[in-house]
Amino acid sequence: MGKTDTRERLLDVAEGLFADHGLKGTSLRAITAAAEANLAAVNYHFGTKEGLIAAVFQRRIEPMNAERIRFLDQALDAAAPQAPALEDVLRAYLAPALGLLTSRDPGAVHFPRLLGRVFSEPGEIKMQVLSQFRPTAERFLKVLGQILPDLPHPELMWRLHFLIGSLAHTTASGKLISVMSGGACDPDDVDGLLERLTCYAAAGFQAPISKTTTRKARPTKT
Amino acid sequence: MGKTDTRERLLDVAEGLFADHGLKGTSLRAITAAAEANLAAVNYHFGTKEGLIAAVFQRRIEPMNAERIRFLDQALDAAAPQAPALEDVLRAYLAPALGLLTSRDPGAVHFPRLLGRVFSEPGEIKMQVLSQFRPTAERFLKVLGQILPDLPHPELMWRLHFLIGSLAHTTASGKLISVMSGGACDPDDVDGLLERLTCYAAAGFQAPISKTTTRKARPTKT
DNA sequence: ATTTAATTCATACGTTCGTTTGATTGACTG
DNA sequence: CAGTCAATCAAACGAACGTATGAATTAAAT
Repeated sequence: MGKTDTRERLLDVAEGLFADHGLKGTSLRAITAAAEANLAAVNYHFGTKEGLIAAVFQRRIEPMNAERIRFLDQALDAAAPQAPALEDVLRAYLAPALGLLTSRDPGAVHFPRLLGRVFSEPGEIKMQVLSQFRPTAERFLKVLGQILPDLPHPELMWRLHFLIGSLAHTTASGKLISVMSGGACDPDDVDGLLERLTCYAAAGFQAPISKTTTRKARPTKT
Repeated sequence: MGKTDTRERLLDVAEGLFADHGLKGTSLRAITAAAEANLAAVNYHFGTKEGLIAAVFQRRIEPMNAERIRFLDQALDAAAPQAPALEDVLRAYLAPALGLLTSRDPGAVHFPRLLGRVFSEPGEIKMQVLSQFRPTAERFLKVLGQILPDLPHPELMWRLHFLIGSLAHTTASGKLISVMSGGACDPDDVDGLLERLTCYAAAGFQAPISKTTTRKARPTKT
C-alpha cells in the first residue's frame, strides 16, 4: 500500500529533477535514488535515459492538448453563433498550462517549469516535443484569425509566439519575479497570473500593425 | 596575425557552443578542440569551467546594460521636457539585445540565444546573471512608471516580466518560428522583429488592468 | 506445490568528464 | 648571455556518467 508503482514513481521524480537541474544535469543515479529504486530500473522500464525523457513529456502533453481543445470548444459553443471573445480564447490556451501549477498530482507542479525549459534545449528533443503542440496551436490560430480578420497570418503567428514566450518564461523561472520585485509580485497566485497575462496579451494581439518597419526603427548607433 | 588571443578565442567558441548545447552539455574538450587550444587552456585562463561561464556572460552583459541606458537617456532627452513615448522606451530596452543578432563581432550572434537559455538554468548561475540586469531594469521601471502612472507597480513588473519572456523565447528558440510557420515568419528580420515586439508589448503595457480577478476567471473544470 | 514470468537487485564495464601536474616553449629583461 | 615569467603542451588522475549482465526475489498461473 502507499508505495505506488515504480514506473510511476520514476516519472514523478524525474519530472521534478529535470525541471530543477535540466535534462543533462540530472543523472539516472539521482533519479533512482530519489525514487528509492534501483539504478537499473530506468533502463528496465524505459530502455534508455532518452526513453525516460520522452515518457515524462508524453504523459502530460496529450492531456494538456486535450484540455486546451476542450476549453476552446467550450468558448466557441458559449458564444455561438458569434465568435468568442479574444480573452476567452487566450484563456483556453493558457489555463491548462498554468492549471498544472496548482494540481494535486504529484510531479505535475514541476511540469510547466520543465516545459518552459525545453525550448532552450538542443534540437532533437525540442523539435520532438514541439511537434506535439503544433496541431493544437493551429486550431487556435484558425480561431484567432477569425476574431482578428485584419491581422495578417504571419503577424498572428508572431504574436502567439510572443505569448508562448511570456508563458514559458513565467512558468520556467519560478519564483524569480518574486525575488526581483522584493515580494511585491506573487507567482503562486495562479488565477491572478492567468488574468494578468490574458489581459496583457489580448491587448497585444489587438494592437494595430506597425506600418513603419522602415522608419528610424532602431535607436541610433554610437 | 590572424590568430587572435587564445583567451578571446575560447570565449567566442564557448559562447556559441553553450548557446547550442547548454552549459552542462558542452564539455571543455569540445570547446578547446573547436578553439584549437590545449585542454588545459581553460583552467589556465579561467581557473574552472564556472569561471569560463562567468567570463562569457560578463563580457556581454555590461556593454548591453550600458547601451540600454544610453538609448533610454537618448529617448528621454529627445522628448524632454515631456515624457518619451512608451514605444521608444521599449525599443531602448529591446534593441541592444536584438542588435547582437546582426553584430559583426564573432560569437556575439550566439549570445542572445545563450541569454534566453540562462533563465531556465539551475539557480546559482541564473541568479548571478540576473542580478546584473536588475539595476538597469529598475531604471526602466521608473521611467515606465512615469509614462503609465495609473498602472500599479506590481502590475508593471509583471508586464516587463512578460516582455522579457517574449524576448528571451524569441532569441532562444532561434529558427523555431520559421519552422512552425512554414517559412512565413522570418526570424532573421531583426528590424522587423524589433518593431513587431515593440508594438505588441506597447499595447500590452497600456492595457487596462483586469478588475475581475475573482470572476469565472478560469474555464470550468471537468 | 511447482513452474513461469515479471521485476528488483548488486555489481561491473567502458566512456567521458573537470581538473591537476610537470615539462617545454618562447619572448622579454637584466 | 643568462635569467625570468607567462603561456602552452602531453599525459594522467579520480569521479561520475549511461548502460549491460546475471543472479535473486516476488507474484501469478497451472
